[in-house]
Amino acid sequence: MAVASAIAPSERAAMFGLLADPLRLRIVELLAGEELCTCHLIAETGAKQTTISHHLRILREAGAVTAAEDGRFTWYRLTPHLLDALAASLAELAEGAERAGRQRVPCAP
Amino acid sequence: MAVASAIAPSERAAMFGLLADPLRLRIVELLAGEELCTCHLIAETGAKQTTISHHLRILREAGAVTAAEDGRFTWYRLTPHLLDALAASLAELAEGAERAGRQRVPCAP
DNA sequence: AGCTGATATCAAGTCACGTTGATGTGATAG
DNA sequence: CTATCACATCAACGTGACTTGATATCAGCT
Repeated sequence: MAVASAIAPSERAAMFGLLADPLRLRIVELLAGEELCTCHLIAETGAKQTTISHHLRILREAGAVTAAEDGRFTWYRLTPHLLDALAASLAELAEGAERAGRQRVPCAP
Repeated sequence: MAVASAIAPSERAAMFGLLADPLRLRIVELLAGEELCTCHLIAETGAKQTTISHHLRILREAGAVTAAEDGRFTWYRLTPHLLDALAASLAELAEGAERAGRQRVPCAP
């Protein structure tokens, strides 16, 4: 059975939606490789603090990142689960696209 | 060198955006495996003809699908290129998330 | 205690996106 | 030739998303 279909289509779409925003994608990419605190993300993206905080909240609530508070700093780390699910979903689609049959199902019954 | 960074972040985000809509994702999934004409997509999604046509235009202009006109029917096929690029992009991110170091870069210089 | 710096939350404004009904365009059927 | 069907385009509407300035919270420093 297809692994991707374990999740509802709308939920999968929402997961892709997490990466559909340039700034959010940038944050995820920065977080892929090392743990960073908000100030780093602000510095490297040039975005306002409140904007970064907003997107981090979205990523946090979606389970894409985890936050660890340490004093006045909050360190964010990327969780692989969600990315893995998306990767599996895409792999299925790509595979399907490759072997897409050329035969056409009749149109009007 | 990272394959994903060959494309601008905003463009990559736009590619993910293609799959960020439930209906569009559904269309892509239906197209993964077999060539279909618009009427099939309308029938299987239950969406209005004009809505389907709109999303097909978006997918077409993004290069995610190709259209082949045959009489009054238009057959759509999924192209692997874009999905492959996204899969590669995700693979990088997922890998980065796995090996994300625990050491924290100093915050305030 | 008082101040400052790091973040999160709130409220508001703007704008892009998806949906839809009306309409146009070819192509096939009768 | 005319009617019908498949599909695309257009214009308009509504909703949701991103951004941002103001504000609240909380930790560490003096």
